Amino acid sequence: MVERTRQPTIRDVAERAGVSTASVSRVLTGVGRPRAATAAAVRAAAAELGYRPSSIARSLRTRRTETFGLLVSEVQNPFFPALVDSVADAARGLGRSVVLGTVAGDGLADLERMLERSVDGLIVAWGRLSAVTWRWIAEAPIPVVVVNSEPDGVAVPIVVSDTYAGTREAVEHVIALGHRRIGYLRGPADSPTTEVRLAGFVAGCAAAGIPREATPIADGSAVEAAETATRRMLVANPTLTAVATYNDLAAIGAIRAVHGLGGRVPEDVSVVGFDDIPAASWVTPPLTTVAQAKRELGRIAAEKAGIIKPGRP
Amino acid sequence: MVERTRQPTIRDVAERAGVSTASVSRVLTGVGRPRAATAAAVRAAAAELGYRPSSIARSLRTRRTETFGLLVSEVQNPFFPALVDSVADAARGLGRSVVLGTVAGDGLADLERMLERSVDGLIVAWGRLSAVTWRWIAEAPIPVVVVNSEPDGVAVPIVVSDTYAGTREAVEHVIALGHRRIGYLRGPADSPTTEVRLAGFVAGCAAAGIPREATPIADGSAVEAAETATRRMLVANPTLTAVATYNDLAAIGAIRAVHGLGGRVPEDVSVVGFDDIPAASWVTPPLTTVAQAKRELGRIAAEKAGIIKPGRP
DNA sequence: CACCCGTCGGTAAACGATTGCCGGACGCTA
DNA sequence: TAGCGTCCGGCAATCGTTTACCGACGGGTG
Repeated sequence: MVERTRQPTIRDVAERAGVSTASVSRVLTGVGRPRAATAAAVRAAAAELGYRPSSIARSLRTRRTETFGLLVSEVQNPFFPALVDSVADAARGLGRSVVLGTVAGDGLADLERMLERSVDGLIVAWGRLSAVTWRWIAEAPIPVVVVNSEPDGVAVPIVVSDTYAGTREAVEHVIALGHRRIGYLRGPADSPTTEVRLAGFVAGCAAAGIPREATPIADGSAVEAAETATRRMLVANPTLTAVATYNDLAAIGAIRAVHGLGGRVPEDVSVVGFDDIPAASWVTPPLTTVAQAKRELGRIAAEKAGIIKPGRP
Repeated sequence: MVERTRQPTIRDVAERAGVSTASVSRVLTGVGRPRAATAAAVRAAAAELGYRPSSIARSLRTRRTETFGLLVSEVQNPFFPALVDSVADAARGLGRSVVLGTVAGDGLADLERMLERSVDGLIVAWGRLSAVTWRWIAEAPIPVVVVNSEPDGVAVPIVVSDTYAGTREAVEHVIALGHRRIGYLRGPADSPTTEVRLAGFVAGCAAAGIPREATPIADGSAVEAAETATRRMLVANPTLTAVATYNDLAAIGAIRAVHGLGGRVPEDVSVVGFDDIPAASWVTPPLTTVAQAKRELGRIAAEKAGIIKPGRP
């Protein structure tokens, strides 16, 4: 093994190839029309030295990093792997890199960090954005795309799945199966789509002429909370034959509650979720759920964030 | 809103504070002992201008990026969210950033990309590393840590959970419950720990004096494949009372197989997994599993990769 | 033969920070 | 008052690229 104390620079390559650094740069970046002999010499020298251009220096000069940031709040949430994956894939497709960040508190510090890291664009995927955060995003000097959150009256590009239509579709599916007494598990109060999804549920029921009193609503989106809430709801409303939920995790909790009360799914109570996390197909019985197009979300967000504005190094 | 056509640089701050750029740098990075008045002036000017130092320029000069790369193969695998999360958290704790990459093919191109992005260290978390890849890693000019893979005869720092002991522990748990006829679902042939885990299973059975013919072994680690394999195994060996598996996904498949054959878990057949993915607690019945300390893995890897060698910009 | 034009490639100036070196100012002592 | 040490802070080089600008060269045309 060669002891390599210093990585070769463009100057080393230039010297070895007997040309100027400008030529090396031109050959390697494909700008201009170098003579075949020059190009060959440069390429050979670069290969022999194992030259790797410094993206740092390049970025300083070009004021572009070919990188964007992805800020997520809960990697543990089963919703995110697909998003992260699709964003990373899209990035690769665009020849860019992804800087991953997790969020603490209101996230402003993390946003600042990202900006300081000189990303070209930013994808933000966490709910619970505060007004201050929204304003920060609206005024950021780089393109910011928000995934799965609705803005707070400011002009910010967002990519969301249509949770209203999705939830409505889910409840209509249940109604089509003949159910007329359907409980709903509402999501967390601070999630931006909780009310939207609830509205989808209510609209679906109303369109089918189901009276409000036949559709009790309880709170619970985490597995445990959903289980407790469903148990209470079923005890208080023994005539319920179906439960729709804010998301798949809540649906899993609901199933556990039915089992806990000695009932069967779907014979005694149908459960329908929303999100389509992978685990949805592992539980017994497999969960009926309405898919969100996560890969699409990630791809679209990545492309939106990939639009290049004059940035900063 | 102020129209800001150009981000302020250290020169702008210096000018506004009436000092040199050197002083601004010293105040902001905390090097040296500036006079209180100078420090105050600099800070005020920086705040007024909304100055954000360019990490690019800084990195070019200091030859350090305070960033490390995380290369994963399957974000979709339930194992990874915890890893990603813990690495990101550890990074935040160390004041560093994480560049996330996904892997295609043998990953060499992705490794090169990372190197070019000038990360200070690299965490690699994917199985199926080829010999070439291992060699690349061993010779990399930055610290590389491999998570959950065993090296191919080259000297590379790795962080692994003790899958041998873990699997053995799992099977001993089942034996302690009184089972003497236990099937095992082996992992994929190209996973580096498949044989290690199998060895743990075999050793556990041998230590309890269980004959080899009472412990049939089949292949299957994905949910579907595991389900099929378990069904075959149970049909061929009707006296089996327990199934141990390579990982939790396989265990979920095994449970489905038992249900599919009209049996109950754990009354008719016990199933024990290994990995402790979140979904393990959502299935019915909750899966018995042996935890891998994923957060620890991520933290340790991050710290190892955080060791700074003379890098390159 | 003189002139012009196109092509290629070299020179050198950025990009925005950090930091070694050095000089000035100030305070203390003799 | 002179001499000396300390502490601050400015000057300018440096990190490794890209690229604007310009000169040299060669071939084609009048």
